Amino acid sequence: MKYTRHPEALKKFGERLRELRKAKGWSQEELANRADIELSQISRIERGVINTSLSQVFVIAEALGMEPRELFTF
Amino acid sequence: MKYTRHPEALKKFGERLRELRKAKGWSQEELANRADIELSQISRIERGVINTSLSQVFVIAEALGMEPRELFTF
DNA sequence: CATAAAATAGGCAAATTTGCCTAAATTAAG
DNA sequence: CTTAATTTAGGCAAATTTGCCTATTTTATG
Repeated sequence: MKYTRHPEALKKFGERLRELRKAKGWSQEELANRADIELSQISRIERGVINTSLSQVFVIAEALGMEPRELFTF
Repeated sequence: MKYTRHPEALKKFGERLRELRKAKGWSQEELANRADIELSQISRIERGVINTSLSQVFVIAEALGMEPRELFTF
């Protein structure tokens, strides 16, 4: 079986990210700039339509000033 | 800039995974079967040579019987 | 309502991942 | 030491991701 996908988990992860970003009062663009990731990619991640990579998770956590682990608390 | 990579973080993540897998006394093959992921892919992840996807992290955590968050505790 | 800001959508090309396979190398065990 | 078990390595094709771009939709604001 190719390309494992976990839609529900990706959705939850995206919602968690959105929550944390908004808690900072940031727009997707602001987060995108800080993490040096494309705005459209942030949107895709938050909507859970993409199976993001670990590295992007790391740089996003860094941009948010928190531990990666906190993005998985849901 | 294309394809963000965080080699150090990927390395740490891989080491953490190996640690947790061995704590269970499992071979890579055993984990691979349980998570329904290729053996060679488990090897790549543990060595930190690949920028794995979120979904694989989720299914691996599931196979290990733990929360994804625990894989990021290092 | 009107305007601006923010988020979503979709297409495209290049880069990367992933499963599948075989072979080699390392480690564990008898 | 020998053999088996485990892990690493590498190539390949197909699938997916990602950045880049433009347009559209939704949400916020005056």
